[in-house]
Amino acid sequence: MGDRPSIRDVATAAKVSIKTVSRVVNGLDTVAPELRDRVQTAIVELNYVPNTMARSLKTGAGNAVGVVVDSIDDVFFSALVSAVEQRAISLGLGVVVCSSGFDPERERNQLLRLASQHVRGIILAPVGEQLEFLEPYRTSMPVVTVDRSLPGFDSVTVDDYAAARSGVERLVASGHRRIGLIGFDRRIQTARRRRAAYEDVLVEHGLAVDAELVPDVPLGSGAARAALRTVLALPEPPSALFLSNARHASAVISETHSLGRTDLAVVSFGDFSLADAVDPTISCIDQDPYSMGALAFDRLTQLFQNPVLDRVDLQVPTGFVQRSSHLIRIAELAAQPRRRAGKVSIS
Amino acid sequence: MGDRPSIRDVATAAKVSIKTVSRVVNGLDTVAPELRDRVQTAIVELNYVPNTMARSLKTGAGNAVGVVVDSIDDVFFSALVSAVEQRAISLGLGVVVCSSGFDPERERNQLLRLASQHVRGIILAPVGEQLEFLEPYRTSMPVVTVDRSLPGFDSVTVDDYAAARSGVERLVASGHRRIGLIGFDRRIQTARRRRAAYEDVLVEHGLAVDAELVPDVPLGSGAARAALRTVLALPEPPSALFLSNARHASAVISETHSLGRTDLAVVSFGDFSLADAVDPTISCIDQDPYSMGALAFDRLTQLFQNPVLDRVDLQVPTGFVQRSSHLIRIAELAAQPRRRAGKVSIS
DNA sequence: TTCCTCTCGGACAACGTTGTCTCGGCTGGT
DNA sequence: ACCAGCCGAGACAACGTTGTCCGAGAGGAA
Repeated sequence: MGDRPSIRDVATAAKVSIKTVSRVVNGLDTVAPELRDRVQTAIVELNYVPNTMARSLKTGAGNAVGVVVDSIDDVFFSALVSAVEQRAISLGLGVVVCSSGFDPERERNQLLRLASQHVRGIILAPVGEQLEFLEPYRTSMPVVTVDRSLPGFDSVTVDDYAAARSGVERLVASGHRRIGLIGFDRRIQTARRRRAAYEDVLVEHGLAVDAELVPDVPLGSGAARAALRTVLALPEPPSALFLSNARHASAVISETHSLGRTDLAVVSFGDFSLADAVDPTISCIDQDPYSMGALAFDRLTQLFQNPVLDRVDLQVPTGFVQRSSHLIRIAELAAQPRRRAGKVSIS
Repeated sequence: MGDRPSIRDVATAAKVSIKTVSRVVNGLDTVAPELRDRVQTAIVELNYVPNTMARSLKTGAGNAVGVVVDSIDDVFFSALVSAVEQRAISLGLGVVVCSSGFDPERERNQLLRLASQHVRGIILAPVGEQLEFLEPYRTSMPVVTVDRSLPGFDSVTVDDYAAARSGVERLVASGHRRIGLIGFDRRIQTARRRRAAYEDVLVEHGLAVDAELVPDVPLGSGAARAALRTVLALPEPPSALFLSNARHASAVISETHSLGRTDLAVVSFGDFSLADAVDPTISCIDQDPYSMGALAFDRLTQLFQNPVLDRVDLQVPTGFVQRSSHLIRIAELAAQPRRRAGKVSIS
């Protein structure tokens, strides 16, 4: 009753053999037209759908790919997952999404669960560093990392260092000497790279590197707003902000508005909606999550066909969305009472 | 080599019988402690993970739930999916996400694919109206709809009509007589309900209902910006906007800013990030996607245990986020040259 | 000693599907 | 009319797991 019809039921209904039904649904062999018709009418009549698990069990290959990201509820990753799903559906593959929640232990469990599901491959935004346990599965379940890379795995990333440099350099070019970095999380590789770029730019321009301007902001927590407030409450607060992660950008911008501090120069790593509508409009480094997801999936399909391909690091180019926030000059701070603003405004 | 170890390999490695391994991994039977230890060390040594497909094939029950939504890349649905995944992981269930792309045909394919995957149940934001083909699977694969309801299925929704009424009424209370509705798509049930609420409020207040103020905005298209422009270009343009879908809200607000039309009163159905940072801040009807996802999943688990429960419609309460945009009065339009603004400002 | 209980292993079968193999029957060419 | 060749159908095993059933021991109690 509640049980689904099996290939056997279809066979008896169509008065053919089980094998013939199999041939029809797979469309591989030549089957006599009249038998094919009988089978197909029986299929629609019984509402038969082939049991993927049995098929996968027999053939050894699953019919889904896994995606493990920090959080599904994240503009960057939801766009990436969406791109993966678009691609996957055209190959008839399902997409199993899992969130790691920045927890290496949870990430490990999710990956093992995907392995037990026999997914064809995995797209992973890695959190943990110890993923050797995936080795035994590498050939039957290739892994491509996104956003972050991991030794020994194919990856799709952006050039964090170069992009972050260009963002910070624009702030320096607008005359800022104290630049806050909001969004640093030592656990995250990209956060470390972006911080390194930030510091390198500062020292290259003879500016002081002050750890107080780089508060810890654990990803996935709501700490960005508080981090902004503590940075602004410093004896020597920054006149500019580099938002190193788009996930915090909305919260930080919202907080600057509620504090009335729209005089801060800002560059965000990652575009976000309404960045062009707030005042001032926020200049952003643009990384395209759709391209990254699509590229990662394509690489995965290549690995399906040949699991022993050499490891490849694919980099997606970034852009810079010119808006107004990075052009705010330090001179405009003169109106601010809390801070002497006699610094020279460099052109 | 690349092949995964099977329960058989574990048994030989631990020098026990297959059955004992099965007993250990399922933790059901009493096994002698030393044997259990042998088995567990063999498991970690071989990196064994039980083959879920074989297990599901044998037991008949899958180990994943399916989620079918309009689009994954959507703040509302990505939050909902996230809530579902949070809940699912605690039960050891995977989440297979699929997007319907507003296409009934594609929705049907996705649902059939989920059926062939033997998912335990499905959470669905329905697009099509013809889902009778799911009937044969109802007992083995329960379905709960979210956001929209469908005859014969359990659902988790909000009271669209009442919430939309309260939003439009606030605009009327601020003195507006011509109110645009951006976000109508006749294919979507909620869009129709919200439009009905809008029209009812207008007639109850003796205001004209003008279809020109309700442009068609197909969901999933980028038509919202153009719709706003055409509405504003009418001979008698609106002085207020009711955004009936949060998916368009960001685009519409962005467009009002680029047009310099921040004088429009606005209420949005659905909150969105930076609604509190743009000027004016945008008042929103708040529907909580996390609650909806969690509730839908909980209902699904009830149906797992008892598939023949009576159908239930669960409604999640909505709130109203008081910001400033709904308080903009028509009198303030006096400065606008394109429109005589001599109308009385009703308190 | 005998009997009962308890733990573990071995032997099947089965879930639904597909690959392999074989055989029957048909077609076409001679 | 006969045979070669071929095409399609059916029988069977197997994928990895679990459930059932039974038997072999071991240990304790009567």
